[in-house]
Formats: sequence, structure tokens, C-alpha cells
Amino acid sequence: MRIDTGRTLAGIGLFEDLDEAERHRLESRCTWRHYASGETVLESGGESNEVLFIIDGAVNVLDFSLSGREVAYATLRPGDCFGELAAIDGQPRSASVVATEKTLVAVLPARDFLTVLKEHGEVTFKVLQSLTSMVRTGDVRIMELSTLAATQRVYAEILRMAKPDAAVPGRWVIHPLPPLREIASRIGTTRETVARALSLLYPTGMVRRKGKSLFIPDRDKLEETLAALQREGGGHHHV
Amino acid sequence: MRIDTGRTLAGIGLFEDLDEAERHRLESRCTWRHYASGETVLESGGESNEVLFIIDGAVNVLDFSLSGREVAYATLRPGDCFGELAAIDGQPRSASVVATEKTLVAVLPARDFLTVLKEHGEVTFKVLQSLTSMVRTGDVRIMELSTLAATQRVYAEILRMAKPDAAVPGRWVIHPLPPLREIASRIGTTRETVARALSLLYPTGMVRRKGKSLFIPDRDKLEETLAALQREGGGHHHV
DNA sequence: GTCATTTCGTGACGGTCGTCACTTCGGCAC
DNA sequence: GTGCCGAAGTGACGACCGTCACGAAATGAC
Repeated sequence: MRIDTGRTLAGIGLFEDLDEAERHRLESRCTWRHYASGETVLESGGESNEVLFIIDGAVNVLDFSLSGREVAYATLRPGDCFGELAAIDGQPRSASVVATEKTLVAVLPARDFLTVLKEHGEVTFKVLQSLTSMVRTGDVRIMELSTLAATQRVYAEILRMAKPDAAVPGRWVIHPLPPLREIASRIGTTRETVARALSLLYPTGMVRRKGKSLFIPDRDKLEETLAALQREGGGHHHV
Repeated sequence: MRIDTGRTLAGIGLFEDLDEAERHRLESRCTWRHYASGETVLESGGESNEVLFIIDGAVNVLDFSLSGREVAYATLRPGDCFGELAAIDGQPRSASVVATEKTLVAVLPARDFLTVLKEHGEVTFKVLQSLTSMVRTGDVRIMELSTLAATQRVYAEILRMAKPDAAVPGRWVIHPLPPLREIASRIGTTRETVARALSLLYPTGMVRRKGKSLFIPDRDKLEETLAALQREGGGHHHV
């Protein structure tokens, strides 16, 4: 049974207000592509302008600096959409997209995407909200990169990644914990710094690592620790 | 004669495709506010959701970290729009906005703004493009903050601010040069570091300062210098 | 099981740059 | 002119963290 990973746009957030007939019309305009983990879906600077939807799997949106350092912008999961920037403004791809698992995407030509926008205000409004959320997320990251020390950014990122642990109420968990180098690329530092920040945290009991899970027994305490560090100096040494 | 700074939305980019009647309808829904230089137009975290348009003057979009460091997101000029994020998603203000000159803004209630979007696809599309551009700009800043050293970010920001000098073809100029502390807040560093980066640049002849103007006689050379620094180490020390 | 590959932890070193502390300069009021 | 205030330049100091270099641990293939 794999109906949930079949060739359907039923799970795509942007289109959830469309009726079934319209959705089927869109599906018929899509091409469908499989990617293995590690494969590149979109190349930064590329001139394509299709809009893509993740049916199943996961991808990272990222780019490389001239010196070869990786900067991650987002992780996307089933139901998410990417490639809409180029479709809207006609500019080259702003970032690369790499599959981090076996992934199935639906590929919709830009002109079909723009036609849906024109004809369905509900869809357009969802795109507006999604872009708005990207701007807000970006602003937060700029703020953190500008004012927090690397160690503090690690704590902030851990808090962001954590979800409530279904097993133990009140406890939070990150599962699976991605490789530290991936965390590092999201917050503009190195895997060594992430490792050291965590090593600093283990003895306090605020986080505990077990296999591919990172547990946060007392989220409030970690939040308060971070906030205290921020208040007392923006992250840079003493006041 | 001040017709160009009167109470009209004629100069607002978002609305340039509207016919005059529709524009007048919008103007009648606006309230108009004057701000002196230094006054706060919008407070980060605030619950208002009007959309504002700059008729005349200039504002900075910025926010403060818990430790009190200022982070600047954008500078806006006549014809620009701000406050649309909160109108679209109903969330609190993502940043503060401060007038940097004597400024006149038009204030449109969120529901009127949303009505225009619903009824005028051309306007909606402009908003989409504007948000897209914000996302791209933000991504570039995240990349720079993540991979460039502070000194290199100064060079990059100078290149961004420069415009062709109408007086001398081939020469570029920043005029007026804002206070260094404002430049610093855009690139996540301090005014001292900006001053030192410029001091490093003066002896090379790549920039020259005269009063409130900063001249760049050879833009290509400065660009190449920056690119070379980037290639050879991401900004951090040696390879 | 073995072996290969990736990930992780940690020590050492040194450059960058944030901080503090002045001095100097420029603009403006009067 | 003098006084004032913000802006700018620069020296000194030292913490932070990026880099390099290991070795240990974990993961996966077979």
C-alpha cells in the first residue's frame, strides 16, 4: 500500500483548497522525478524555473560560498514546495536543492504555476503566506548571526529543532539528530564548534544524547540559559 | 510646489497598474502621518497590522537583540511599502521602523490592503515579487554573515551601496555616506571594524573619502579584491 | 564476524575582531 | 570666534572560534 506516496498532489499544502478536478488537472501537467539520497535536484544559479513539490522524502535547500563552505537555508518535507522564487521573478535559482533521502517530487512548469495563481486566489494567498514566513525566518537568522556567538546559536538551533517527546510528557526531543556538520551549516559555524557546544551542555544535564536522539528534559531551563547569555553580552565576550 | 509630496499614492510601486479611480478610492481609505527624523513608526512585536507607504522621506527597518545591538534589515525610500508581512499573516510586527528623515507615510488598514489584493491580481503579483526579492536579499545576507569575515562584509556592503557617479563616467560613489555605525548594523559588526576596514582601503586608492561622499574610482578592482579574499579562505584566517 | 567510511570528540594554536579608551575632526548654534 | 556633540580614527588587550590534527566511536557493506 503506497497510495500516500503515489503521484498525487493531494498532500501539497498550497493546493489544499483546490477542488479535486482542478487538482487532477494540475497533476496532469506535472512530471514526476525520483532522486536518490545525495542527488542534486536544483543547481544554484540555474536558469530553470519549474516549481517543485515534495511528494515523499526530504531535501535540503543550501548554497556554497566561493570558498566552498556550505550554507543551509531550509529543510523541506512532504507537502512542501520549492522553486517558486524563480517562477515568480524569472531570476536564476537562488540556491541548490539536494535530496537527503530517497525522494519523489512533482515538477510543474512555471507557466502552469502562474496560471493557477491567476485563477485561484486561495492558492496565491498561500504563496504569499509562505513567502512571508520565509522572510520572517530569514530575519531571525540574520539577527542571530549578527548578535549571537557561535555557541549560543547552537543552543538556539537545538531549541528550534526540538519537538515534544510523545513518550515522556514535558520532555523534548530531536530525532533523528542530523550530522553535526549539517547543524553547523545552518548556523554559520563548524562541526567542531557544534560538538564543543554540546559537550559543554551534557554535564549540565540540559541535554542528553542516546543514539540518534537528543533529549531535552527541561526545555525551559535551556531557554532561560540561552536568554541569560544573550542579555549579558550579545554573545561576544563580557559586556 | 509640492505636488510630488502631496497626499497621493501615485508614486507607490505596488499600485502603479491601478487606474486613477481605484487609486483615489485607496487614498480615501488612508490616513497620513508625518514623522520627524529619529521617530519610531512601527515597533517590533507590536500588534498593529496596517500597511504603510512612504510618500516622502526615508526609513530604516531594524530590530534590537536582547543585548541591545541594532540589526538593520533595509532602508526604504519614497514609493516603498512596509508592514505588509503582518497584514498578510496576522503575526506581530517582525521589526521596528524608524524615520531617518522627515517622512510622510500613508497608512492603509490591513483589511483594505487585503481587499485590493483580492480584487487586483496585478497588485498581488507585485507583492509576490517584492516578497521574493526580500527572500533573495535575506539569503545573500545569511550567506555573507556565515562565510565572510567582517572586513570582507564591509567591502561587499560598500559595493552594494555604490551607484555610478553622474559626474565622472566609470567612477562610482556613495552619497551621502551614512554614519559608519549604520553600515555596521547592516552587516553585523561594529563601527570600529568598519572604520578599520576603510582605513585599510584608503592607502590602496580603491576608495577615497571626501566629505559626505565615498568615491570608488575602480569598481572592478575592488570587486576583484573582494572575490580574491573570498576564494582564499571564506574570510577566516588562512586556508 | 571484518573492513571501510563517516561521524564525533578534543587538544593546540593563532588570527580576527569585539570591547574599552582616548583623541581628533566636523558641523552647528550662537 | 567659542562651545558642544556626534562621528571617526586608532591603539591595546584578550576571548572566541576557525583551523589542523589526531584518535575513538559509530555506521554500513558484505
